[in-house]
Amino acid sequence: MSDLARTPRQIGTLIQRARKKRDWTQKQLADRAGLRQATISTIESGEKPAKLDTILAVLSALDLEFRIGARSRGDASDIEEIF
Amino acid sequence: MSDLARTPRQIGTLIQRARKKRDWTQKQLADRAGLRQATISTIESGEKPAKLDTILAVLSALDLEFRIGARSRGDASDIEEIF
DNA sequence: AGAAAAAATACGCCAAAGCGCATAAATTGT
DNA sequence: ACAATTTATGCGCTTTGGCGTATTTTTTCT
Repeated sequence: MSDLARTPRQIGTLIQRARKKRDWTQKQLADRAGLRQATISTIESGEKPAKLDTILAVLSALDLEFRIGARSRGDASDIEEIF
Repeated sequence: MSDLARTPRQIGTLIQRARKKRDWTQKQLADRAGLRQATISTIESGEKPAKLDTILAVLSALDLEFRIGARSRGDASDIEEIF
């Protein structure tokens, strides 16, 4: 399963959920990702649009990754050849 | 199906593939995404790490989207509960 | 080969992301 | 309620992504 992330806010929420699932503080995640606690805070809020590199660092620290697929309404994954 | 995108370079390549599949020029994609042709160029090369917003705009223009999931070696999608 | 279209680069400029450092506000736990 | 931990903000500074404008360089098509 993978959750879609179309907006910075959605991405922030998913990151926060994953972090809490691991019982990590923002500081712990920040250290692992080479960022500041404050940066994690803004990312999770999704208000200040982050840099791609920063998000990738966070995802990596959480053992997560981006996937790119066709837009699907709802949560389906009925996709064919796009690339 | 969805392709994983762990690095700016991978993301750039996927975007380029999707664009070519539609027979769009960088200029056409740029216009649809509200960006410059030059910006698309750098994104596809993956050299200059882009901003998250910019990537999201491009994906949207291509009717693509990000999905976040557990890291999987290879191309499998055998994922469970992470969030 | 030559022309035309597309893609890669260049340069100065501006906006803003993330930093260090620090503090206020909110949560959690006893 | 109180202390301790965690999270949200603040401020000045540095770095850099994307813009406008424009020019190469590369690819595509007669």
